[in-house]
Amino acid sequence: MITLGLDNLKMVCGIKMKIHESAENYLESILMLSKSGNPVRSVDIANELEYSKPSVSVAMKNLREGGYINVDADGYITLTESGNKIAQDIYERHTLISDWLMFLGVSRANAVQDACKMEHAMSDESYTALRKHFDVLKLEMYKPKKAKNI
Amino acid sequence: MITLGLDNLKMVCGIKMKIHESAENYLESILMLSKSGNPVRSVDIANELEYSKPSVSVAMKNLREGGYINVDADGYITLTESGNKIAQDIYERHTLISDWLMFLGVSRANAVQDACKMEHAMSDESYTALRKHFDVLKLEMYKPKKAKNI
DNA sequence: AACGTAGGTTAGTTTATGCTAACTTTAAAG
DNA sequence: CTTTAAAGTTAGCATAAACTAACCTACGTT
Repeated sequence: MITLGLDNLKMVCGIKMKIHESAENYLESILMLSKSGNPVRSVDIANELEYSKPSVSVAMKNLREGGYINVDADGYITLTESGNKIAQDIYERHTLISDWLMFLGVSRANAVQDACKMEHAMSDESYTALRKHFDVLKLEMYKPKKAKNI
Repeated sequence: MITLGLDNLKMVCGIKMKIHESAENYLESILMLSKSGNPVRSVDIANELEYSKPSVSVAMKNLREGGYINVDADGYITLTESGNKIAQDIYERHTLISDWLMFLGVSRANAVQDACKMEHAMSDESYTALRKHFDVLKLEMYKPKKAKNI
């Protein structure tokens, strides 16, 4: 008797695996570390996210098997095209949400922490609406209210 | 050899258990169903959240043991004081966040779905900041921009 | 050559949270 | 009185995601 989970079934059939919140965070983290210029290793991600080495090792195995990252012989990790797409999206969300929260007066610590969770919770529609709204807010911020008084 | 998880240890020592996202959702659901006036049973929650009866049964057992709900002999569920406090808080967050998203032009379906997740993701500081911000937005909405033109 | 350290992996555990299968209990329908 | 249906429960399973313990490998130093 063989039992296949949904994900195994999808793998077999070549259907793209659903990416989970933790995977999105790992990909985002890889992108952020890449931006520093240094090559990214498993242990760097573990330090960044404050996870254990085995946790990251297993996560990297899954991301590799899912086609989201490449790992070379030296253990250096790079994002594939599909991995990069997800990472960029999440990173942009993270940045915008935390900027917006700080604009509302939230402390940087809470803004960043909350953005980490909210970035996964919003639909495309809601995120786009927030982005447009925040653009308007920033514009109004620098637009004098009564031009005559200047 | 006896092994105790952190939660077991806390239960033994009488320390309040950390409430998880799913527990918050169950409590919120109980509050919403209560508002309809009818008594709330396990099966009503299962229908509301589209969960199986056993999932709800187990969750109710945990909430009961945690002191968040009372279940009478007929299976009718009521919130305790501590349960009600959490439920009210989450419900208020849910309402405000979905109202705000709809104010930004998001469809009701996405606004409600996203609010369900965002309500758990925001710190008190961020939530309070959003509430104040949204109050101002609503005020501006009804304030004529050029009084002279009326 | 021996040893220590850094990086990575494997195996097995824990916790949260859903599920199905199968049971009990109770009450209504006939 | 039996049969059926609804509500609830228990047991056991699945998955995601973290963890520790223990291991391998390779490199740099004495």
